[in-house]
Amino acid sequence: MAKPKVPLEQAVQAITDTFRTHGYEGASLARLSQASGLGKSSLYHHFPKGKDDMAKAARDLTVAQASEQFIGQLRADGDPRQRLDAARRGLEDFYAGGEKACLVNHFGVLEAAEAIPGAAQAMAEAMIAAFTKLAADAGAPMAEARDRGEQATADLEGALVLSRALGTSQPFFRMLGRLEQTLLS
Amino acid sequence: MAKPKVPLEQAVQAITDTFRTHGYEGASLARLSQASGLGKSSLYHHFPKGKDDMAKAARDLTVAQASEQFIGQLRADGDPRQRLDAARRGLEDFYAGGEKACLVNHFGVLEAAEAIPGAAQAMAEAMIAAFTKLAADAGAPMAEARDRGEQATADLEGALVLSRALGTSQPFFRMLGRLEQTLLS
DNA sequence: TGATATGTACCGATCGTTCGGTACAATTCA
DNA sequence: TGAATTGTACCGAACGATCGGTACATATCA
Repeated sequence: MAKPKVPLEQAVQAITDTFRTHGYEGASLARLSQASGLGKSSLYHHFPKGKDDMAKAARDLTVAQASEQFIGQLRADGDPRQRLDAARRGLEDFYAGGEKACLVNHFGVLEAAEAIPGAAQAMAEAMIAAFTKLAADAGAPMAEARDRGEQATADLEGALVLSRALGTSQPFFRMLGRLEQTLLS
Repeated sequence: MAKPKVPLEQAVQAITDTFRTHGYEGASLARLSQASGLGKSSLYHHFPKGKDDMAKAARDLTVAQASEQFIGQLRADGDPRQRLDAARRGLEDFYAGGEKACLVNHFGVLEAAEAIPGAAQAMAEAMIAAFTKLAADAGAPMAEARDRGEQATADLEGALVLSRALGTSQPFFRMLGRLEQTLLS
């Protein structure tokens, strides 16, 4: 076999970053090629169905990294407060202090949803479920726990939108501070 | 004057709707032309600088309608609780029960922000200021009122993202229900 | 008439995608 | 062993379609 010029893992990471910063439509093949260091046709070698396949890879990597960095922490065993603290550190990392967007937002847009149906929904559900479990483990009745999980997810997504619109990470960090009351009070 | 085939007001409304449902990049001239009922040349007659001018018109119409439908209600004189109730009805209308997106989100994306700089920020600030005033009028200290205004805006934006991702208006209406506690408690 | 509005035809650039072909490591076999 | 074969990784060039935008003649009014 031939040697990979660029480790595929690294290319997928670059592709994912490109989708997160430019959105589905804004992530052109030219940009994806430049970001990954792979020529257009090389991209089609690894992702035969083109852009859609790349978006799926971005979705999968995003889910894996989200699980590793904050969803896993939320769902772990142990003291809810400690789990939330760990998740907060992971969130700060995963969203680069509010500077990196969320694919739940970008892949929820009409055009993207047609290309990768269900992606935004699945990612959103995973986040809500993780927050919900934390609230439930902290003693909230199931119905209220779900409501709190949804609220935390909405607040998170909204803080990301706001941070980008205002050009400051303040809304993101304020949201991190609110999570405790939203989920554990 | 020659006969306007389509009233300009109506065309601007269609253009605005197109930006709100497809985002800045997804709103192609073909789509804008079809939605407005105006041919390409007619669009360029009314918006000499093309897509950017149309985006500005969409921004202006959005700000005007938002002011009319919920920002004005939030900033009005009178009992804060009544003002919030009026604003909630306006919000439900303005966002069509969570089915219509917010330009704060769409115009905050990198590509759009280069074309219409400051638009997302201005719209977001207007919303935050309105919510902040309500919280302040309800008795919150200034710093806390601002925090609550930001939180309400983030929750609103996030609920819209979530409603679109999940394909249901439930998050939007749950957010409407939370506004009272967020702003007036 | 002259200003306004519109339709048709067109432009270069970029879109996502495909094509033809090269470089090179592993495998096969004389 | 070493030459031939296979399979993977890669690339530049070009495809048809669409992008945002322009030129200009025609049509409609005051």
